Amino acid sequence: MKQVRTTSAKSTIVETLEEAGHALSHAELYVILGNTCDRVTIYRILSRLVEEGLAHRVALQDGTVKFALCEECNTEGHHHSHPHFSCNLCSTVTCLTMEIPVVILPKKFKMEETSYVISGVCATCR
Amino acid sequence: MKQVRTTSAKSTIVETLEEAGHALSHAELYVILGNTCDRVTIYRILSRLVEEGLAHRVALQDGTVKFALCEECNTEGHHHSHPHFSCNLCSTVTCLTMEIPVVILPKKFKMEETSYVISGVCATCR
DNA sequence: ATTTCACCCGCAACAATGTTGCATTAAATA
DNA sequence: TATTTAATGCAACATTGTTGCGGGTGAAAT
Repeated sequence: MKQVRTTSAKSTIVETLEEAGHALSHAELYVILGNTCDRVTIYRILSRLVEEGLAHRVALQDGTVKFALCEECNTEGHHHSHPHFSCNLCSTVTCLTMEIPVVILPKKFKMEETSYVISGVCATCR
Repeated sequence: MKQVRTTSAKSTIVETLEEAGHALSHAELYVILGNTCDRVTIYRILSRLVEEGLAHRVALQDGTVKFALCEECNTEGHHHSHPHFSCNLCSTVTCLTMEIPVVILPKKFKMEETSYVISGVCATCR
Protein backbone atom coordinates (compact mmCIF):
# COMPACT_ATOMS: atom_id res chain seq x y z
CA MET A 1 0.00 0.00 0.00
CA LYS A 2 1.38 3.30 -1.09
CA GLN A 3 1.84 5.88 1.60
CA VAL A 4 -0.26 9.04 1.53
CA ARG A 5 1.34 12.35 2.31
CA THR A 6 -0.25 15.62 3.38
CA THR A 7 1.24 18.39 1.32
CA SER A 8 0.40 22.07 1.22
CA ALA A 9 -0.78 21.90 -2.37
CA LYS A 10 -3.15 19.09 -1.54
CA SER A 11 -4.48 20.89 1.54
CA THR A 12 -5.01 24.04 -0.49
CA ILE A 13 -7.06 22.19 -3.06
CA VAL A 14 -9.19 20.45 -0.45
CA GLU A 15 -9.78 23.78 1.32
CA THR A 16 -10.68 25.43 -1.96
CA LEU A 17 -13.25 22.74 -2.64
CA GLU A 18 -14.62 23.11 0.88
CA GLU A 19 -14.91 26.87 0.65
CA ALA A 20 -16.54 26.71 -2.75
CA GLY A 21 -19.19 24.37 -1.38
CA HIS A 22 -19.70 22.84 -4.79
CA ALA A 23 -17.85 20.78 -7.35
CA LEU A 24 -15.03 22.38 -9.31
CA SER A 25 -13.40 21.45 -12.58
CA HIS A 26 -9.68 21.33 -13.13
CA ALA A 27 -9.90 24.52 -15.16
CA GLU A 28 -11.78 26.34 -12.39
CA LEU A 29 -9.27 25.24 -9.77
CA TYR A 30 -6.43 26.34 -12.01
CA VAL A 31 -7.88 29.85 -12.19
CA ILE A 32 -8.64 30.07 -8.47
CA LEU A 33 -5.23 28.81 -7.41
CA GLY A 34 -3.48 31.24 -9.74
CA ASN A 35 0.24 30.48 -10.00
CA THR A 36 0.42 28.85 -6.58
CA CYS A 37 0.08 25.40 -8.06
CA ASP A 38 1.24 23.80 -11.28
CA ARG A 39 -1.32 22.64 -13.81
CA VAL A 40 0.03 19.10 -13.76
CA THR A 41 0.03 18.99 -9.98
CA ILE A 42 -3.66 19.82 -9.92
CA TYR A 43 -4.38 16.91 -12.24
CA ARG A 44 -2.38 14.56 -10.06
CA ILE A 45 -3.84 15.74 -6.77
CA LEU A 46 -7.38 15.41 -8.10
CA SER A 47 -6.67 11.87 -9.26
CA ARG A 48 -5.24 11.04 -5.87
CA LEU A 49 -8.18 12.53 -4.01
CA VAL A 50 -10.49 10.28 -6.01
CA GLU A 51 -8.29 7.24 -5.37
CA GLU A 52 -8.19 7.97 -1.66
CA GLY A 53 -11.94 8.35 -1.54
CA LEU A 54 -11.88 11.99 -0.51
CA ALA A 55 -13.50 13.23 -3.71
CA HIS A 56 -15.55 11.92 -6.59
CA ARG A 57 -15.84 12.79 -10.24
CA VAL A 58 -18.98 14.29 -11.75
CA ALA A 59 -19.28 14.16 -15.54
CA LEU A 60 -21.66 16.78 -16.90
CA GLN A 61 -23.82 16.55 -20.00
CA ASP A 62 -21.33 18.54 -22.05
CA GLY A 63 -18.52 16.17 -21.16
CA THR A 64 -16.71 18.40 -18.68
CA VAL A 65 -15.70 16.76 -15.42
CA LYS A 66 -15.97 18.35 -12.01
CA PHE A 67 -14.70 17.17 -8.65
CA ALA A 68 -16.72 17.18 -5.45
CA LEU A 69 -15.61 16.36 -1.93
CA CYS A 70 -17.10 13.17 -0.53
CA GLU A 71 -19.15 13.63 2.59
CA GLU A 72 -19.61 10.10 3.82
CA CYS A 73 -16.98 8.16 1.95
CA ASN A 74 -13.93 6.20 2.91
CA THR A 75 -11.46 4.08 0.98
CA GLU A 76 -13.61 0.98 1.49
CA GLY A 77 -17.01 1.94 0.23
CA HIS A 78 -17.87 5.03 -1.75
CA HIS A 79 -21.40 6.19 -1.25
CA HIS A 80 -21.61 9.00 -3.74
CA SER A 81 -24.43 7.39 -5.66
CA HIS A 82 -26.47 10.55 -5.37
CA PRO A 83 -27.78 12.78 -8.16
CA HIS A 84 -25.97 15.99 -9.05
CA PHE A 85 -27.49 19.27 -10.09
CA SER A 86 -25.78 21.47 -12.64
CA CYS A 87 -26.97 25.06 -12.99
CA ASN A 88 -27.06 26.36 -16.55
CA LEU A 89 -26.72 29.96 -15.38
CA CYS A 90 -24.00 30.02 -12.72
CA SER A 91 -22.65 26.61 -13.78
CA THR A 92 -22.24 25.41 -10.23
CA VAL A 93 -22.63 21.71 -9.54
CA THR A 94 -24.07 20.56 -6.24
CA CYS A 95 -24.67 17.16 -4.73
CA LEU A 96 -28.30 16.30 -3.98
CA THR A 97 -28.73 14.48 -0.69
CA MET A 98 -30.86 11.58 -1.84
CA GLU A 99 -30.44 8.23 -3.48
CA ILE A 100 -30.53 7.78 -7.22
CA PRO A 101 -33.80 6.07 -8.15
CA VAL A 102 -33.09 2.67 -9.69
CA VAL A 103 -34.27 1.39 -13.03
CA ILE A 104 -34.86 -2.23 -13.99
CA LEU A 105 -32.23 -3.27 -16.50
CA PRO A 106 -32.94 -5.65 -19.39
CA LYS A 107 -32.17 -9.32 -18.81
CA LYS A 108 -28.53 -10.26 -18.22
CA PHE A 109 -27.39 -6.67 -17.83
CA LYS A 110 -25.29 -6.10 -14.72
CA MET A 111 -25.22 -2.68 -13.11
CA GLU A 112 -22.06 -1.42 -11.46
CA GLU A 113 -22.34 2.34 -11.26
CA THR A 114 -24.88 5.03 -12.02
CA SER A 115 -24.55 8.68 -12.86
CA TYR A 116 -27.54 10.99 -12.60
CA VAL A 117 -27.09 14.63 -13.52
CA ILE A 118 -29.92 17.14 -13.65
CA SER A 119 -29.31 20.46 -15.31
CA GLY A 120 -31.49 23.52 -14.97
CA VAL A 121 -31.60 26.61 -12.79
CA CYS A 122 -30.51 26.48 -9.16
CA ALA A 123 -32.24 28.19 -6.25
CA THR A 124 -29.69 30.98 -6.04
CA CYS A 125 -30.17 31.97 -9.66
CA ARG A 126 -33.93 32.31 -9.54
CA MET B 1 -33.90 29.23 -41.01
CA LYS B 2 -30.75 27.72 -42.33
CA GLN B 3 -31.13 25.17 -45.05
CA VAL B 4 -30.13 21.59 -44.46
CA ARG B 5 -28.21 19.69 -47.11
CA THR B 6 -27.74 15.97 -47.65
CA THR B 7 -24.08 15.30 -48.35
CA SER B 8 -22.29 12.03 -48.81
CA ALA B 9 -20.18 12.54 -45.69
CA LYS B 10 -23.28 13.12 -43.61
CA SER B 11 -25.06 10.09 -45.05
CA THR B 12 -22.02 7.93 -44.37
CA ILE B 13 -21.93 8.98 -40.74
CA VAL B 14 -25.64 8.35 -40.24
CA GLU B 15 -25.33 4.93 -41.89
CA THR B 16 -22.33 4.10 -39.74
CA LEU B 17 -24.29 4.95 -36.62
CA GLU B 18 -27.22 2.86 -37.85
CA GLU B 19 -25.08 -0.14 -38.64
CA ALA B 20 -23.27 0.07 -35.32
CA GLY B 21 -26.59 0.00 -33.50
CA HIS B 22 -25.12 1.89 -30.57
CA ALA B 23 -23.66 5.26 -29.77
CA LEU B 24 -20.25 6.17 -31.15
CA SER B 25 -17.73 8.74 -30.08
CA HIS B 26 -15.99 11.10 -32.44
CA ALA B 27 -12.80 9.09 -32.01
CA GLU B 28 -14.54 5.83 -32.85
CA LEU B 29 -16.13 7.32 -35.95
CA TYR B 30 -12.78 8.71 -37.03
CA VAL B 31 -11.25 5.23 -36.91
CA ILE B 32 -14.18 3.56 -38.67
CA LEU B 33 -14.35 6.14 -41.44
CA GLY B 34 -10.62 5.93 -42.05
CA ASN B 35 -9.42 8.66 -44.37
CA THR B 36 -12.77 9.03 -46.09
CA CYS B 37 -13.75 11.94 -43.92
CA ASP B 38 -11.82 14.78 -42.34
CA ARG B 39 -11.57 15.00 -38.56
CA VAL B 40 -13.08 18.47 -38.51
CA THR B 41 -15.91 17.45 -40.79
CA ILE B 42 -16.90 14.70 -38.36
CA TYR B 43 -17.08 17.23 -35.54
CA ARG B 44 -19.24 19.55 -37.61
CA ILE B 45 -21.56 16.85 -38.90
CA LEU B 46 -22.11 15.50 -35.39
CA SER B 47 -22.95 18.98 -34.15
CA ARG B 48 -25.36 19.44 -36.99
CA LEU B 49 -27.02 16.08 -36.42
CA VAL B 50 -27.67 17.11 -32.83
CA GLU B 51 -29.00 20.52 -33.90
CA GLU B 52 -31.29 18.93 -36.44
CA GLY B 53 -32.61 16.48 -33.87
CA LEU B 54 -31.32 13.40 -35.65
CA ALA B 55 -28.88 12.47 -32.90
CA HIS B 56 -28.25 13.20 -29.25
CA ARG B 57 -25.19 13.42 -27.08
CA VAL B 58 -24.44 10.96 -24.30
CA ALA B 59 -21.80 12.00 -21.77
CA LEU B 60 -20.23 9.06 -19.98
CA GLN B 61 -18.87 8.97 -16.44
CA ASP B 62 -15.32 9.43 -17.65
CA GLY B 63 -16.23 12.56 -19.57
CA THR B 64 -16.16 11.09 -23.06
CA VAL B 65 -19.10 11.96 -25.26
CA LYS B 66 -20.86 9.57 -27.60
CA PHE B 67 -23.51 10.21 -30.20
CA ALA B 68 -26.63 8.13 -30.66
CA LEU B 69 -29.26 8.35 -33.36
CA CYS B 70 -32.64 9.55 -32.16
CA GLU B 71 -35.46 7.12 -32.67
CA GLU B 72 -38.52 9.21 -32.02
CA CYS B 73 -37.24 12.74 -32.27
CA ASN B 74 -37.91 15.66 -34.50
CA THR B 75 -36.77 19.25 -34.54
CA GLU B 76 -39.69 20.28 -32.34
CA GLY B 77 -39.49 18.03 -29.34
CA HIS B 78 -36.63 15.76 -28.42
CA HIS B 79 -37.66 12.73 -26.46
CA HIS B 80 -34.31 11.21 -25.65
CA SER B 81 -34.84 11.48 -21.93
CA HIS B 82 -34.08 7.82 -21.50
CA PRO B 83 -31.25 6.20 -19.53
CA HIS B 84 -28.14 4.97 -21.29
CA PHE B 85 -26.12 1.89 -20.52
CA SER B 86 -22.37 1.88 -20.91
CA CYS B 87 -20.56 -1.47 -20.90
CA ASN B 88 -17.24 -1.47 -19.08
CA LEU B 89 -15.98 -4.40 -21.13
CA CYS B 90 -16.90 -3.75 -24.75
CA SER B 91 -17.49 -0.03 -24.09
CA THR B 92 -20.64 0.08 -26.17
CA VAL B 93 -23.34 2.53 -25.19
CA THR B 94 -26.96 1.65 -25.76
CA CYS B 95 -30.20 3.51 -25.20
CA LEU B 96 -32.60 1.94 -22.72
CA THR B 97 -36.21 2.12 -23.82
CA MET B 98 -37.78 3.53 -20.68
CA GLU B 99 -38.27 6.84 -18.98
CA ILE B 100 -35.75 8.28 -16.55
CA PRO B 101 -37.25 8.07 -13.04
CA VAL B 102 -37.72 11.54 -11.64
CA VAL B 103 -36.39 12.91 -8.38
CA ILE B 104 -37.90 15.67 -6.29
CA LEU B 105 -35.64 18.69 -6.44
CA PRO B 106 -35.08 21.02 -3.47
CA LYS B 107 -37.28 24.11 -3.31
CA LYS B 108 -36.85 26.67 -6.09
CA PHE B 109 -34.70 24.40 -8.23
CA LYS B 110 -35.90 24.18 -11.81
CA MET B 111 -35.16 21.10 -13.87
CA GLU B 112 -34.50 21.36 -17.57
CA GLU B 113 -32.66 18.24 -18.61
CA THR B 114 -31.58 14.96 -17.06
CA SER B 115 -28.80 12.55 -17.88
CA TYR B 116 -28.87 9.04 -16.50
CA VAL B 117 -25.99 6.73 -17.35
CA ILE B 118 -25.57 3.25 -15.94
CA SER B 119 -22.27 1.49 -16.39
CA GLY B 120 -21.66 -2.20 -15.90
CA VAL B 121 -21.61 -5.31 -18.07
CA CYS B 122 -23.95 -5.67 -21.00
CA ALA B 123 -25.84 -8.82 -21.98
CA THR B 124 -23.48 -9.64 -24.85
CA CYS B 125 -20.42 -9.59 -22.63
CA ARG B 126 -21.72 -12.01 -20.03
C1' DA C 1 -29.20 21.10 -68.69
C1' DT C 2 -27.12 25.18 -66.90
C1' DT C 3 -26.68 28.71 -63.68
C1' DT C 4 -26.62 30.40 -59.19
C1' DC C 5 -26.33 30.59 -54.34
C1' DA C 6 -25.34 29.08 -50.05
C1' DC C 7 -24.01 25.18 -47.55
C1' DC C 8 -20.46 22.07 -46.83
C1' DC C 9 -15.70 20.00 -47.18
C1' DG C 10 -10.74 19.72 -46.49
C1' DC C 11 -6.74 21.88 -45.03
C1' DA C 12 -3.93 24.55 -42.00
C1' DA C 13 -3.34 26.70 -37.95
C1' DC C 14 -4.57 27.31 -33.46
C1' DA C 15 -6.48 26.51 -28.66
C1' DA C 16 -7.55 23.71 -24.94
C1' DT C 17 -7.06 19.65 -22.30
C1' DG C 18 -4.69 15.74 -20.50
C1' DT C 19 -0.21 12.75 -19.95
C1' DT C 20 4.70 11.30 -19.11
C1' DG C 21 9.66 11.55 -17.65
C1' DC C 22 12.89 13.40 -14.75
C1' DA C 23 15.46 16.22 -11.53
C1' DT C 24 14.43 18.55 -7.26
C1' DT C 25 11.84 19.37 -3.01
C1' DA C 26 9.84 18.19 1.13
C1' DA C 27 6.89 15.15 4.36
C1' DA C 28 7.13 11.44 7.64
C1' DT C 29 9.68 8.14 10.29
C1' DA C 30 13.52 6.58 12.78
C1' DT D 1 19.19 15.30 12.11
C1' DA D 2 19.52 11.85 8.56
C1' DT D 3 17.05 8.83 5.54
C1' DT D 4 13.54 7.41 2.55
C1' DT D 5 10.27 8.06 -0.83
C1' DA D 6 6.04 10.53 -2.11
C1' DA D 7 5.02 14.77 -4.26
C1' DT D 8 6.13 18.94 -6.96
C1' DG D 9 7.50 21.74 -10.99
C1' DC D 10 9.09 21.98 -15.48
C1' DA D 11 9.47 20.66 -20.17
C1' DA D 12 7.93 18.15 -23.71
C1' DC D 13 4.53 15.55 -25.77
C1' DA D 14 -0.19 13.61 -26.97
C1' DT D 15 -4.94 14.08 -27.56
C1' DT D 16 -9.07 16.52 -28.31
C1' DG D 17 -11.78 20.31 -29.92
C1' DT D 18 -12.18 25.01 -32.58
C1' DT D 19 -11.75 28.66 -36.25
C1' DG D 20 -10.91 30.82 -40.87
C1' DC D 21 -10.86 30.35 -45.52
C1' DG D 22 -10.51 28.84 -50.46
C1' DG D 23 -12.66 25.62 -53.21
C1' DG D 24 -16.22 22.02 -54.07
C1' DT D 25 -20.99 20.55 -54.32
C1' DG D 26 -26.11 19.94 -53.35
C1' DA D 27 -30.42 21.79 -54.57
C1' DA D 28 -33.45 25.20 -56.25
C1' DA D 29 -34.38 28.41 -59.93
C1' DT D 30 -33.97 29.61 -64.63
